[in-house]
Amino acid sequence: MSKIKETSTNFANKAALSDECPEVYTANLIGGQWALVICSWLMQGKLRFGELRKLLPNITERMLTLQLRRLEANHIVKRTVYAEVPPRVEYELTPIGYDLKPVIKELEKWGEKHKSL
Amino acid sequence: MSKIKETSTNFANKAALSDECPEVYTANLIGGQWALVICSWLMQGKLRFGELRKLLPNITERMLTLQLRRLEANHIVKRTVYAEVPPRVEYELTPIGYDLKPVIKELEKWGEKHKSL
DNA sequence: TGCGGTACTATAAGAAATGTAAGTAATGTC
DNA sequence: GACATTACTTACATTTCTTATAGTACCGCA
Repeated sequence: MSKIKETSTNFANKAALSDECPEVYTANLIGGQWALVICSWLMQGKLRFGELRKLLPNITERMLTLQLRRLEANHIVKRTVYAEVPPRVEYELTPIGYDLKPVIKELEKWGEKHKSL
Repeated sequence: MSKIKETSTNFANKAALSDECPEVYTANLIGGQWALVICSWLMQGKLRFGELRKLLPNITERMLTLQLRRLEANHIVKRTVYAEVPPRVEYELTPIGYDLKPVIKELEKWGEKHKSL
């Protein structure tokens, strides 16, 4: 996750597909390494940065930050900062974020079925 | 798409998540740049290599091959080679591949809703 | 003999995602 | 004044994904 190069063929291809296919659009939004798990956890309610970090034992702080920022930029999660010391930041799904529930459910269902083959 | 390094932290993380979360497992299987679109097209019936290539104007033959092979390895598509000259190869979803239909539908629905925000 | 068509393969290079390690601010407590 | 706490940020390294380009085998046909 760094700046993307808006002149690359890769970028253009992704954009074109995203544009034409809503399913690819969605996949691109929730397709990071950790985005889906984060959303899954947040389905159950708001969580602090540190709580998320503990729930995802192997994630680095950098990745967690990046993914959360991306989700925030896409209006999937809401970030609330409390002006305290030490700082407290809470993450929560937005309404459209919660709407991912059936999506995740289907992914889950299929995954379980496929795994058992 | 090349060999993955099975000693990398990245690999370990992906494997662990895939293992624990069926939704991540699914996302990893259909999450390539082109996999989802390929599946979408194949939902409508079997297609030849060349037909797929024409349907996905910007894909390189290499990527198409790689993605198809990956989908094949995961039993999502079936590959049928006809011993003719010039060669003819047909790709078709397997039953579990067709089962992706509701998944794709949900991804699509959410994508459309989210896009219109 | 040379060309066209199909479905590839090989190799290299470029881009993007992820990981590693270290450091920051602010403040209350010891 | 040193230290712990929390949620980051920064710089850099590594890994993975995608693209680019050039080939290959096969056979029928001209």
